[in-house]
Amino acid sequence: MACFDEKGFDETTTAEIAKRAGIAVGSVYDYFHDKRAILLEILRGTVEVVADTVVAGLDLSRWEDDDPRPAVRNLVHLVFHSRDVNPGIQRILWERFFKDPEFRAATEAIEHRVMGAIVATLDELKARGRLRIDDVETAAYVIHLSIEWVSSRLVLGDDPVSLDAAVDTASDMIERFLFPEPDSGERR
Amino acid sequence: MACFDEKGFDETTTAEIAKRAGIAVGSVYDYFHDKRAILLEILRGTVEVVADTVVAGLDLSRWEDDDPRPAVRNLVHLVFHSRDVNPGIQRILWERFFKDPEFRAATEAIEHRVMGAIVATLDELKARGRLRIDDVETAAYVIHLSIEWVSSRLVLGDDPVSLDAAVDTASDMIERFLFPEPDSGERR
Amino acid sequence: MACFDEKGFDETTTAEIAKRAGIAVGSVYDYFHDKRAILLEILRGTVEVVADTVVAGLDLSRWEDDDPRPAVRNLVHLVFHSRDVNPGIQRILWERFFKDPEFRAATEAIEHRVMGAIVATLDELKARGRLRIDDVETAAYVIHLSIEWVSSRLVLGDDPVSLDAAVDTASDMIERFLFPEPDSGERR
Amino acid sequence: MACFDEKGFDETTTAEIAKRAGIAVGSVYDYFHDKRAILLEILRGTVEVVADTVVAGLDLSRWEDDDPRPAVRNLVHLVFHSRDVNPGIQRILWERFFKDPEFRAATEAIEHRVMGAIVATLDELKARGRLRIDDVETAAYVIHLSIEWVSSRLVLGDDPVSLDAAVDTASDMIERFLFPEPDSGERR
DNA sequence: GATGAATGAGTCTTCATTCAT
DNA sequence: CATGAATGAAGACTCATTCAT
Repeated sequence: MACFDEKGFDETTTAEIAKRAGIAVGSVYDYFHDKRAILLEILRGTVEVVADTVVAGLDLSRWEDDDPRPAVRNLVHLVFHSRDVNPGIQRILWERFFKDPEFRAATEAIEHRVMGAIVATLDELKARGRLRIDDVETAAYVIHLSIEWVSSRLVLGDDPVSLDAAVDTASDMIERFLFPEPDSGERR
Repeated sequence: MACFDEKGFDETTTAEIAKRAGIAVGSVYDYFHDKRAILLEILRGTVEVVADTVVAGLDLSRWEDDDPRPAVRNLVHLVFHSRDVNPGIQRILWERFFKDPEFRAATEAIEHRVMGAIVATLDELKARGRLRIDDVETAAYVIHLSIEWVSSRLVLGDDPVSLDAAVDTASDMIERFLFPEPDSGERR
Repeated sequence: MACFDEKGFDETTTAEIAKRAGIAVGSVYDYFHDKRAILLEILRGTVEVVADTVVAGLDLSRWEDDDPRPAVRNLVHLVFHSRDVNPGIQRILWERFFKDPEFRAATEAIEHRVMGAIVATLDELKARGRLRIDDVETAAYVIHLSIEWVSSRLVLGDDPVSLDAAVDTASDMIERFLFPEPDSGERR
Repeated sequence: MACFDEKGFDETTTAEIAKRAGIAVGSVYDYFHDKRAILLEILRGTVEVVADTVVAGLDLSRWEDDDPRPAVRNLVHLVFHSRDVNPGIQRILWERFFKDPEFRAATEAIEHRVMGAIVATLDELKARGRLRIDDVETAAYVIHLSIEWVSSRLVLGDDPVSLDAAVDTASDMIERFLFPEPDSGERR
């Protein structure tokens, strides 16, 4: 993981991996069928961490009943910061995403888990009459991808935007999208 | 461009490029310093098309004064569909984006142009008191990236979400984020 | 043997052999010094079967005294069909024959046994005045190799020649070579 | 060819071939798609030489009309000695023959040419009433393989049989097989 | 005696780039 | 200005064999 994280996939040789692991090249192939298989395994683990974070954060019981807004804000905050671990691996994630179907499948499997959790939460909120949207599925998709990409760009790139400002802005966007306006009092 | 579009960057050899161009391999190097330079040039052109589309669409004079919402919707629609050209090239875009700084710089230069245009438009709308947001810069950033990624995923990936539904949903999200609620009448 | 027979020597790994044998790789090396040693042992056994068949068939006491021709025909038939067992192993035989001296020695040892038996039979027939040839040694050599190769090719290759026709033809050839013409009556 | 001839196919590395050819490894791949392709090309050439020899020797116009025996003897002699060129290559021939179908196909194509020539000659001789056999096709097959194998063994192996004796014996066998006995005079 | 994880030398093949013609 | 043959470094992967447990 360290190798890939630091240098990227194509730039890491199997020899380096073995050396860093303190084993022989052949032994690498005792544990993984392929160089690609190593990446796939790592990826699953890495993305899963992010996914777990989000799914846990979506637990409605932890949301204050009268105002879901702080929870949303908190969740966005969480996602943004969860991206900090192994940024190099996430870099590889996007590098391979559209290129390698098997790889995309692995990533999407986890994304689906996250989006499923989002949908469940939205459904529940909707049942409580707290939502102003209809197409919950697509909403979850758009929200998920937006957060995913903004946070990725901030962590992996060098865009001159502060993380906090982005969290605030993204949270605002999602809140206004999902929830009816409070009777009075404009935000911000 | 056809080579890269169809097979990807690493998967295309300079020999193929030369053959398809009807010239000799050596001649490729008369026009470009590098295989990478070819990509860079192509990318500038490709992304520019998308950028031009957006910038043109942001021309306020073409917006109806009393309700900016249809314009937003139209713009989102435009962006989503503009992604259809040379999808393979855009695939390479994301493949190299976090990997190659020079490459990212080229892409970001254009993104900045787009975001600048968004900011200008938002500033103007704000001056007219039509906006409910304060941090126009960050808003432009978040909106831009959201649309960018959702449309990329839909065009390049195989997510089971209809393009139209995504356009609708994304538009709703942006509108509610930017503009004060109309006095009455729920959307959708 | 099954491994080698089905896949060939180079194509079979020691790991496969061990697995198929239900033992550990290391244990293979307890019984054989080498991968090559396994092959050598198998080969000795396999070729021996063919050799035994021929040697038994050459037992003069089983030949009708007045006409050796049916016996020859029968013997050729036998050899041709004896090649059917473990064709993969025989394939390896020819694959290694000219390549590996130790291996060739093992094979030739058996061939010598067969050729010795042929020579003995011919000597006996000659003593009885039934043979028209002088150089019995070379005759045995040429006959043996001819039958060996024709039958190998038919069994291991895909030559469009019927086995029965080949047996007939080869038998005719050998008979006319060895035995004086019957006073009258042409064969075939 | 020198590399393969001296060391064998598997034992020769592409690096060695390149070095011996005085070019770079990559250049080898400019001329041949594969290591195997090199062998295939060489093989075709080598076997073709032998084939040409035989086909030329089978030209009936060069046969004395009244007695075909000397011609046969001469031909066998020719084949046996034609095997002397690049014995290493012929060694590889048998090593790959049953193993590599594409390879076998190439070899058999040439064998068919030879056997075709043999059949033509036999047909002609038969028309002239000089032959005692009926199944010309199978006869050609058996004769061809016999000579092929005996000569290969003598040249490539270390069998303790003199080449001249083998030529004599093989010639006798073929003659007696093909031609009616001369009225009087026993051979040898 | 059996095990099977570990070894690491060895090979083929690719391809961006150059430069003599 | 174009050509395209030549380059050769680089890298993924295999597998017979060993030996500590």
